[in-house]
Amino acid sequence: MRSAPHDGPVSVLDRILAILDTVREAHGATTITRIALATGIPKSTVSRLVGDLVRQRYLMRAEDGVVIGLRLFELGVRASTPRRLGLAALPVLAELFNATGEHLNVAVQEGPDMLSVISVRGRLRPVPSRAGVRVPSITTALGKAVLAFTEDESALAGVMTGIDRYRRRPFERELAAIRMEWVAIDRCETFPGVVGVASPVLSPERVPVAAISVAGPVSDMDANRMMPLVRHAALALTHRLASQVA
Amino acid sequence: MRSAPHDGPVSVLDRILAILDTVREAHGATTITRIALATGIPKSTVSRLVGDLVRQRYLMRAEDGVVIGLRLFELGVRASTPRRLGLAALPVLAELFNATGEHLNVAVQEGPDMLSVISVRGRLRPVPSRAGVRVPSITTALGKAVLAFTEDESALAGVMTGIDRYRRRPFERELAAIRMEWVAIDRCETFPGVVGVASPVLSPERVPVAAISVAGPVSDMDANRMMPLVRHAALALTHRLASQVA
DNA sequence: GGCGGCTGGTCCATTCAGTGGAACGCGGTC
DNA sequence: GACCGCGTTCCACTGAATGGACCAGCCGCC
Repeated sequence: MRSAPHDGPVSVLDRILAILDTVREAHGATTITRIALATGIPKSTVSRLVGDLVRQRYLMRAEDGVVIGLRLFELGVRASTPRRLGLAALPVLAELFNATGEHLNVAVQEGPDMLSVISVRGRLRPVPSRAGVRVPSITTALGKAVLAFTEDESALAGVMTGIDRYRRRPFERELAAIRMEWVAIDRCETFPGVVGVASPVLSPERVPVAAISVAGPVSDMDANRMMPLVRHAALALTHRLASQVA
Repeated sequence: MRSAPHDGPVSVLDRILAILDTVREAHGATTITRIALATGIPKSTVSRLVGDLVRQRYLMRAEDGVVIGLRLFELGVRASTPRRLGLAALPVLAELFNATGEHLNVAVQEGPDMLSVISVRGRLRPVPSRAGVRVPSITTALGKAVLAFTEDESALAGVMTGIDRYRRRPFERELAAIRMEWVAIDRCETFPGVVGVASPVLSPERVPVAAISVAGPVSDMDANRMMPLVRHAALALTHRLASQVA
């Protein structure tokens, strides 16, 4: 029974998911009123649904509002892709960290972003990204490494719409160079003072399924020195994933 | 519109959560038919709800069925308790690992279980428990460490129902000893050949909010040697959490 | 090749789970 | 004391959700 016209979702499922996403995006606690505003769902409905989610431990009440609960933690650690990828990546990351001492990431494509599934802390402070955090595909080395090897034109076109018209050509030239060198660079495009170097991780069908990167301070990290190390790590991870499937 | 009487949940919210839990409990992929059997929800309803959850990336289709998707990974890493606890625990665990080289866990109470929120791999193979995994409170050192300092009679009574009548007294005596010594032991009660040593982590109100443990092979790990180390780690974590709140 | 069994998806007449404005209680501020 | 904002609860009403029936596809067996 939905009476007055509201802007938000109508189905119960969409409403629950919208509430969970709003709490996630809050980066800390949020209130019933704020969730209602953000989602367009009436306040009393939000109150009721949040009450149910708290009862089942999907959400939890804290001092200053509602936060993500333990049940979602239990579900999250069992997410298929991060689990498989993280497991395969552990020894590769250990070796890459020994060689570089810098901040490492393995990430997968998620819509217009790259989503980090596992990271290792290096020198950088504040940490630019860690597991569960999204970074834009078109500016990061991680994203460019995957885009360069993406053959699905519609997926490419979807990401390209975020690029200015006059920046299209240079971007396509950059992707072509990445395909030649097997390595992508982000020179302070995403995070000020941070340079990133990444290579793609491919499936047996030569489809990019992830990317692995090293990031460090631009004043101090030699991107050229990192390139062969990252390439090698990506290749190692590609092979580990292939034998995981078999 | 629910027509024929079914055993399963009736509300959309309960059904969605039942489906997610069934997929979590599958420890890999599961099928629409299996979810329907496990939840008591009609197959066509499961098919429809799973379709929606896949569209929103809460679930994902794999070769052999349905698995947990990336969205739940993104939500899970933002779960409030594991995040706070994990962050505070990192340096403490690093120090404890340096001193012991054994398998470490920090866990919180969740119903009748202890839920690991962060772990460090030591010598043990297979790994007895890791982040996101539940272990029974009444047999593990982690659980006993928390129960010994739990003053809420109803919470205690809820857990005690899992204990045989004639084992009640000895268990209560064990809890009393833990309160004297500030350390709990699990001598192969939970995992064969594995001994665990744990101490509680308290809130400023002296309420046990977590526990920290060391586990190793009974043939090789000296529980007595571990006791002061674990006590010290729990105290350090207790203090770190207290200053996190302030 | 035909058959049977199993799976997952789609349809739509039916119905009851879900609704949200209104009212309420509480706490904080002036 | 009045006002404001928050979160909760209620219940007459209704439209979102339903699930049995049917379908297509796949697999294994004779």
